[in-house]
Amino acid sequence: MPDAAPLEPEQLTAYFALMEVGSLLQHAVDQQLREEGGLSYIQFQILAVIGESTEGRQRMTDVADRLVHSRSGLTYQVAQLAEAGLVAKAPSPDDERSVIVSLTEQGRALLGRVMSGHIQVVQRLLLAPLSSEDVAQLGDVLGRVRQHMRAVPPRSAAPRRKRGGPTGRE
Amino acid sequence: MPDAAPLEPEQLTAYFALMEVGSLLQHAVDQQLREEGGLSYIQFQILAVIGESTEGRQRMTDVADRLVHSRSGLTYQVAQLAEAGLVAKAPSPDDERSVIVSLTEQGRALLGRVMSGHIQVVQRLLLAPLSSEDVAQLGDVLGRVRQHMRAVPPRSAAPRRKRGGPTGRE
DNA sequence: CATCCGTGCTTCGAATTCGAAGCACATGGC
DNA sequence: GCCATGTGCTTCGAATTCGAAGCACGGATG
Repeated sequence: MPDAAPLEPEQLTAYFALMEVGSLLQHAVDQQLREEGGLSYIQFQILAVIGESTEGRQRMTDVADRLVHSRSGLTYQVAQLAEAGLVAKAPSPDDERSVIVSLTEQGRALLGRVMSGHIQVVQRLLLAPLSSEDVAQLGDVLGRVRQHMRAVPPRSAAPRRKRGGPTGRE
Repeated sequence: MPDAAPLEPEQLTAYFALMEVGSLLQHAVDQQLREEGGLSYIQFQILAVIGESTEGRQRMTDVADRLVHSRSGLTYQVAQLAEAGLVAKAPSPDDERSVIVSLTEQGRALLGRVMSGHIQVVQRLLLAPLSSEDVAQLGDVLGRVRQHMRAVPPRSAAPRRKRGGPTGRE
């Protein structure tokens, strides 16, 4: 286990700021969503992912892949949302194992009702102090990082890939 | 509650990328810390905050203020760390209400032992795809956002600006 | 069609989270 | 000194989290 060189001050600054801003923003958004819609951030994200899809319906797995969340946690939250009447679960006709989740009228209405406040929080906390160049740069840089993170294997085991890309990392 | 204009695509990109990168990085770091040191990310942060301080000791409140975490959660985690022998709690001589938390030898040793791997994860996932200009910009932009977020009141502290009201607080 | 493995989802238990309420000490006004 | 109010931390209950294990279906193989 070789020692790693300590991070440069700029690197530390960027790292800490990233984590702190992410946490603070998440807390703020979570609070707004709870107050205006009784939703947690995760629940909002689930509704948003389903709502975004052209059909207003998604498989559980597809939702999970879009969010940074465990599968079991998703099961739990979708159950909560279903109990609240915001989404409906139905078996997929194509694949009996799959569960298709779709927005109900209520779910779509609630999503619409909280969206505006959500955007306002993001505007007020994240975007307000930034120029449009700042925003563009931020999106560019973090977009690259995201792509990198999604591609890099979790540190020893390459993710189980469908055949086609043996990645040479074994 | 007026509608807010929807976000520009660049704004959405930046917002989503920020949240996703933060989440992914946190998960990755958490996993490394668990494997190499049996620590959660929060626990590591607590140790790091205490260790950073010149004296190697801090009041609970000061630690909480540096981290995005509830006080009760901090109590719980410090209790865990104390049970593991990594920190020690002692009443403050100045103020009987305060609790001073300090690193034990073990705590300092463990912090040193996992730090290298921690840095490596950050390097590999976050910093690897970035130039030093990128890093500097990221730190600059997010630093500004952080400052802004810490300064802006949580949304109820700056309540109604109804006409006639004593708005001297702004 | 019998079998085996991979995939999709759920269940389970243990750990962790939060806010609200509570306890103990500190500080200021009288 | 004595109370009111504020601050620092803990306790409490309820909700949420995760990974591991389990269940059920799909597709390939023979």
